[in-house]
Amino acid sequence: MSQEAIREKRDAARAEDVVPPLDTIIGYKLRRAQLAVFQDFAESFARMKLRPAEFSALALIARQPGSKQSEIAEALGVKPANLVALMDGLEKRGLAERRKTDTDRRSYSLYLTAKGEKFVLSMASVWRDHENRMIERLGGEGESRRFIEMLEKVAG
Amino acid sequence: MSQEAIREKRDAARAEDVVPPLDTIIGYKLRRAQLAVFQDFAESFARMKLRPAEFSALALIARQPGSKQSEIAEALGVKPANLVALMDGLEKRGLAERRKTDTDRRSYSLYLTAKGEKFVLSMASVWRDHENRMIERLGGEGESRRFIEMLEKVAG
DNA sequence: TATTGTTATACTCTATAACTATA
DNA sequence: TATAGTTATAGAGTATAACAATA
Repeated sequence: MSQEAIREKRDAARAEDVVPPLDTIIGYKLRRAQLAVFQDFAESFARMKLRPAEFSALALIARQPGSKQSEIAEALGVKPANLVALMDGLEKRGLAERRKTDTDRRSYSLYLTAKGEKFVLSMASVWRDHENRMIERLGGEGESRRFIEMLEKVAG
Repeated sequence: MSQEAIREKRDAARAEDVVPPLDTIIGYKLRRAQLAVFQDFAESFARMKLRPAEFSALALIARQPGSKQSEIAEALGVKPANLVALMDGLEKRGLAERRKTDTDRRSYSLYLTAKGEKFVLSMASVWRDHENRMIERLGGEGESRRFIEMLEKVAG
């Protein structure tokens, strides 16, 4: 074997060498972390029969009553079409309601019902426990804030 | 209105006050960040027609040839049943193959084909560019490592 | 009996396109 | 003509249950 051939073989990239271990990959770790946090969320809210998107929609309406469906969809990062069933469910449970506006009769303004207001209060309490567990995992409020900053950076 | 009633009203928790803004919530930011990273990943690998789970499976087989399907499923965090179609696809494309073992003829050992080896080399190069973009967003290697540590903590 | 991989199936999440009623 | 919401539908991703071959 020539010197050339030896060098070629020595320098040939091997698949097993150029491929990283999965747990050094940002996207992989990010997904696993997200699944773990959502798992805790799901367990926390199983009794209340509340899913992440429903939680977020209620939280948005609570903070900004009168928001339009398209605004909620935008904030949630889903298509308006996918908010229809979600809002149908919240209305059927008597937690939120659509109201026609006088200014633009194509759109709805969204509000919590009285029942929805109460629901959101207990929802917020359950959420606090969940969030505190996640903050504890991270090592406290300070670390948690730094973590959120990093998530914002990586979200681009 | 009695002093009592006034105090009650003053102290009554209002939904809009106890509910946090979405962008202070760890789970919400985590999901948005994960979607953004996967978006970049999807764009990077659109030409190669490679999805995250396929990337991960190929990477695992490249690093540990002879792995069993159940082991890959475990490492990927999916059910064995859902790995069948994925492996079918990789085999049909000629990138990986199932081989029966003598020791346990129920299971398959998984290997890259020669074509798969080459594919993984170019896949690794595309991945490097993607990963470097994410590291740059985070502010460098050091920050990236700290970020991964935090993701591990929050994954529990 | 228990395990590996498979098939069939269902449920959730999300996306697109076509529709309606308003603007 | 454009927009807000709706309907219908399709594609991923993931889960469970029943089955065949093998241990």
